[in-house]
Amino acid sequence: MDALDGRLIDLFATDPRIGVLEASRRLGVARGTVQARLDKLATSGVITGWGPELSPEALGYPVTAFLTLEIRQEPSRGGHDTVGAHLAAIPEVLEAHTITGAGDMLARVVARSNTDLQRVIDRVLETSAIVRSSTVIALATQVPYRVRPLARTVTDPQLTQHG
Amino acid sequence: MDALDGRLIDLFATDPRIGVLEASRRLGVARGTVQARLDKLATSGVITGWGPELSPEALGYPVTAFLTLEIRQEPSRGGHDTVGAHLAAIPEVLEAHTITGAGDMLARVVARSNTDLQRVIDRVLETSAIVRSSTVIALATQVPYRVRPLARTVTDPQLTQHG
DNA sequence: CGAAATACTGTGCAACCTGTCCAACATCGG
DNA sequence: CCGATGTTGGACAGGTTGCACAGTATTTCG
Repeated sequence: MDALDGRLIDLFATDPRIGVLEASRRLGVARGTVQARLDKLATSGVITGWGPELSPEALGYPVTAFLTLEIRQEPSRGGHDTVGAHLAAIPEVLEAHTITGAGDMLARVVARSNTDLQRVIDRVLETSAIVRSSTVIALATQVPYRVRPLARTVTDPQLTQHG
Repeated sequence: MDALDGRLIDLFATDPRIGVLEASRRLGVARGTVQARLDKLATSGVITGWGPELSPEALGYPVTAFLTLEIRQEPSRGGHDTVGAHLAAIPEVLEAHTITGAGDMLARVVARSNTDLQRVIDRVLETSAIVRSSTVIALATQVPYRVRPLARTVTDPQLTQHG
C-alpha cells in the first residue's frame, strides 16, 4: 500500500465501471502497472471482492436492528459455534460476532417492518443455546459503512491523529 | 426481482470478474436481457455499487469494536448530527447509527490493536456532545456480513420461515 | 559503492467484450 | 383482441483485455 495503491482504490471506489486501461490513463501510469497493483492488492487480501453491493432496504427490508445475545454456557447445549450455525441459517441475520462479556454475541438483523422484526427475533431465539437477548433498533444511519477513509490512513499516516 | 434476477446476483457475487456476455451464456439468456436486468437492479437501488471491497484486517486494523454512545440532549452542544459529523471525520469509524434508547448511537470502529483501540475511543470521545460510552470488542466473526441469503427470500418466499 | 532484484514503461498483437442499435416474437393484464 | 413490456438474436464500430517483450528506472542489500 503506497500512494498509488490509495489513488487506485479511490478511483475504482468512485467509478467502479472503468477498466484497467482507463484507470491507467487517469493515474498517468502504464496499464501493466495498474494490473500488477490490482493483482497484488487482491493477493494480499486488501481487496476482498468486486461483487455487487446489495441494499437490504431496496430488497424490502428497511428495518435494521442489533441483537445482543447471551449464550448458554453448558458446552453440550450451548456454545458460540452452535449459535453461529443457527444464525447463519437465518437470511435476515446479516452478520454476527462474538463479543467481550459473559458469553455474548452481537448480531445485525433486518426485517420488513417493526412488526416483522418480532418474527425475525423469534426465529433467532428458536435455539435453546440462547438464554437471553436484547434489541436495539437502528433509527438512522449517520455514517454509512465505509472503509475508504481507513485506507487513506495507511498511505497518509498523519491522518491517524493522536488525541 | 424474480428468479432470474436472483441467479444473476448469485452469479456476479460468486464470480464478479465475468462480464455481461459470459453471464448471459451461463444463464442461458440473451446478452441484452442481462444488461437490461442489471440496469434495472441498479436503477431500483437493489445493486448499490460494484466497488472493491476492502478488508480492514488486511489494512492493518484487525480489532473491531462496537461503541454505544450516549448523546448530550442540549441542542446547542449536542445532537445526533453534531456527533455524526464528528464520527464521520474519524477514519477508524466504519459506520454509525442512531438507535432506540435515550439519545444513543452505535458506532463500529476498528483499531490496529487492543492498545490502539484506546486511542480511537479517545478520539471518538473528543467531542463534548458525547456524555458517556461503552465498548464491546468483537472477538470473532461467526457470520461475516452478507446480503445474498436475504436476496433469495425475495424470490423464494418460503425461505421466510414463521417460527 | 556496485550489483542484483524488482518495478515500471511503452509497445504490439489477437481475441474478446461492451454499448448501442434494430426487427421480430412472446407474454401478460385489461 | 390490443397494447405495454420484455426477450431474443443479430449486427456494428470501437474499446478493452491478457499476454508478451525489451528497455529503463528504482530499490535493496552485500
